[in-house]
Order: sequence, then structure tokens, then C-alpha cells
Amino acid sequence: MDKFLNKSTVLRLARYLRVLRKLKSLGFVKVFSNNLGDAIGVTPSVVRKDFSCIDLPGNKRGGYNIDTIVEELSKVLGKQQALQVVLAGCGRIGTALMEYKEFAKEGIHIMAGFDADRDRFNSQSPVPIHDIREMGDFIRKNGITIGILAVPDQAASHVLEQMIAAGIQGVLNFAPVELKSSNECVIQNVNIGLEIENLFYMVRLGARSDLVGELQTV
Amino acid sequence: MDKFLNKSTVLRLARYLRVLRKLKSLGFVKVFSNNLGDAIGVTPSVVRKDFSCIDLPGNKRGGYNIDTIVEELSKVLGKQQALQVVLAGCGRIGTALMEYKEFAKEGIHIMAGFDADRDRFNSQSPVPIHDIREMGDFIRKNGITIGILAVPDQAASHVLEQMIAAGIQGVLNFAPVELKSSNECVIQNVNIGLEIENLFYMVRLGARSDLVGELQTV
DNA sequence: TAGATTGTTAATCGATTAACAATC
DNA sequence: TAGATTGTTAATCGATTAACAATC
Repeated sequence: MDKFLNKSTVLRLARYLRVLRKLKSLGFVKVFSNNLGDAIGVTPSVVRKDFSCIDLPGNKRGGYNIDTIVEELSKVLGKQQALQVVLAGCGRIGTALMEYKEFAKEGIHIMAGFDADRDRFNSQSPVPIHDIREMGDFIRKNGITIGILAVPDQAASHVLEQMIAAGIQGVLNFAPVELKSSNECVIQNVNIGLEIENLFYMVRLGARSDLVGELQTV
Repeated sequence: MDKFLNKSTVLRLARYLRVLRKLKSLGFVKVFSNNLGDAIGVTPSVVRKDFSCIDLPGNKRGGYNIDTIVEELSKVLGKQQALQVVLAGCGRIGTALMEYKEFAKEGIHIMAGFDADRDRFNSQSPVPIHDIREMGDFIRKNGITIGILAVPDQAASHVLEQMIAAGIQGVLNFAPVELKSSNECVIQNVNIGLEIENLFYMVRLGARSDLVGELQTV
């Protein structure tokens, strides 16, 4: 482990882990760096380098033992406990997320939703919806570290502050405002409108070979 | 314009344009490279370089004229027409998107939704919902180039093929399957579960300074 | 003019790729 | 053993940054 991990390495490690779990469930026992590379779209060199960063052992001729590296990767990435999150904003997108079945499969559990509109409060629903003023206490009491922000854009930065004050360290932001990560909190912005706009740009410019060199996606 | 534009340059140009429109609406007339850099989180050098790539003219002492570069940028990026898209899959997420008010503000217009479930068909609703078998014709007839994919994961690649066959060149994919871009079609995957998982990884590893060097977000 | 900012070139940085010795 | 694959180092590539002459 002579090198620190940077963000893109961490994200690749997470993607290897996904693939490896799938391979394992299919009965595979070992895997080579080029298989893994193909699977996530990187060169074998990157795979070997990533693995050597965290001292994952391979066999000079036998590749990598899937059980071993799944275990090691899980240890490094820390995917043991359930992934408990809170949700702020129970409008259209928030509701869709609360009802999103994929989360259960991936071990993600929305513990509660919070909203400012009392008409939306409902402690009986599968994901209970509480007054947003109770959010801070809830986060502290349950030691939640990750939050989803699906509030209107004017409310976004205020609610974010409350989350951070209560101990949230990672936020997935659906409000159409670009929030910035800080030392206290990593923020991943999901701006759907922006993504669509960008697709238009990519497509239009992709057709103009006079302007654009390569436009491959990562 | 001695250099081709790569993907990240294009995306930055789009972000400049957003900021510039906002500045313009606030009554600003000119802007310096360091203002713009601060606004989108890059250095002034990057801004000047990006602008010189597309021959945007600045004044040695007066900075950039906002009107001029908004116009030029719009020309390059091609943001004149309305942004017309189709939506495949009218479940929870699809419905949330059809009702998403932000789109209207940004000039994005979902022309129609398509689904396999006839119970969901509705030609009267604000965004009409049709049989997915009519999707191809609709795309061709209206010359749509961008599609949103919000179908169950098993259906994703099949529906994608239909879209591409009908002329779609850019897709925003919400199905939890990583679809890959090709020469014919740029794909932007939005895997919400994966984003949340990644946040957990970032947060956990962020706390382990023995493992992680820098974890700033881009 | 003096001061400030662009436009562009060269230097730096980091990440990716290639190559190859070690070795199972 | 011979062949194949790892682990690691060096080379390449591209993007970012710094610097500075040109000039408004």
C-alpha cells in the first residue's frame, strides 16, 4: 500500500466489488485482471494497480481468488452494516424514492422522510414522514450519516445546514442547485435538468466533427 | 480554435452559460475569467483556455462582454430550440419526472411517455402516455433525439435498442443497469442506489486517513 | 501612462498505459 | 519446464496550472 487512494480509485473499487459479488453468485472462483477490466471498462493494468494499492494478493498464474478479494474489498470499503439514510423533502421525487423498490435489494433503507408540509406527515406509512423540525434529533438519535435532499431549491442550502449540524457526512442532492462539498460533508449533486441539457450539447456537438475531438463517455 | 473540444470542456461551457445567463439577468454587463472560475470552481486559466478554444473574444483589460459570449456560447452549444425528449417507463420515477416542474423552467419538454402496461395509457394527461410499441414511430415522426429511460432493469437494454433504432442519440438512464455509450448514442447513467452506496464508501474512507489521500469532489 | 487582464506558451501534475521481470 | 499472469516500474498522455508577454 504505497499509494493513497483517490476518489476515482475508491469508486472503481466499489464497482469491482459489485462485479465480483455477481461472479461469486454465479459460482466463479477466480478472476483475472483482464476479466475485471473488461467488466467495468478499464485496462487490466488499472485493475492490478488498484488492487496492489490496498495489498490485495493475486497469484502469478492463477489470477485473483474471488472469495479473498470480495472479503478484503468489503473490509476496506466497509459494506457490512445496513445503509441507513434519511430523506428531506417528500414531494414528487422524494415520494418516488421512498417507494423505490431497488433500494431494498441493495441494502439501502430510508429510515424516515421529513417535510415542512404537515399534510404530508404520516407516521403509519412504510417510510414514516415527520415534521422537518424533528429531523436533526432523528439523525443524532439514530447516528445516520447519509441524507437525501429532495426539497425545493430555495430550501436546499438551509436544510443541508441542518443535516450537517446533526452529523450528516454525505448528501445526495436532487435540488437543482449545485451544492459544494466541504470537509464536513461530501455532496453528490444529481441535477436531472442539467443532465438532459448536457445530453443535448453532447449530441449536437458530436455531430460537428469540426468542433469536437473525442466525446466518449467515461 | 486550434484545439478540439473534449467532453469536459463541453460540460464546462454549458456551466459557464448557465452562470452567464444568471449574471445577465441580474444586470451584469461584463465578467472576468476569475469571476467565472470562482462560480463554477475552476481556475481563471481554465476559463480563458476554454474560451480561446472556441474563439470567444475578451478585452485585455475589460474582461468579457456577457452579451457577446452568451450569444457565442449559445451558438456553439446550440441552445436555441426547445429541448424535446421522450420518456420510456411511466412507473414511480417516470411519473415523478413527467410531473417535475423544473423542466418547464429549463425549456425541457417531455413530449410523451410510453409504457407496456395499458392501464397506464392516457392520451388526455398533460404528458400523454402511449403504448410503448408506438414509441419508435413517435420518435421518428417528431425527430426526437433524446430519451429518458425509466423502465425496469430487465427491459432497459431492449427499450434502449428500440430508441436507438428510431434515431435517439442521447439517453438518460435511470434503470439500475450500467448501459454503455456507443458511437450512435451517448448514455448518461443515473444509478441512485449506486450513488448512495458510493457516498457511504466516501464517508467511511474519508474517516480513515490511513487509507485515503484526497477525497474532494469534482 | 500605469495597472490590470487577456491569450498563449511552457511547466507541472496526475492518471493511464505499456512493458517486463518475477514467479507460480 | 513452458506458458501465463501478477506486481511494479518507466513511459506516455492529457489536463491543469503557472507565468508572462501583449495590450487595452
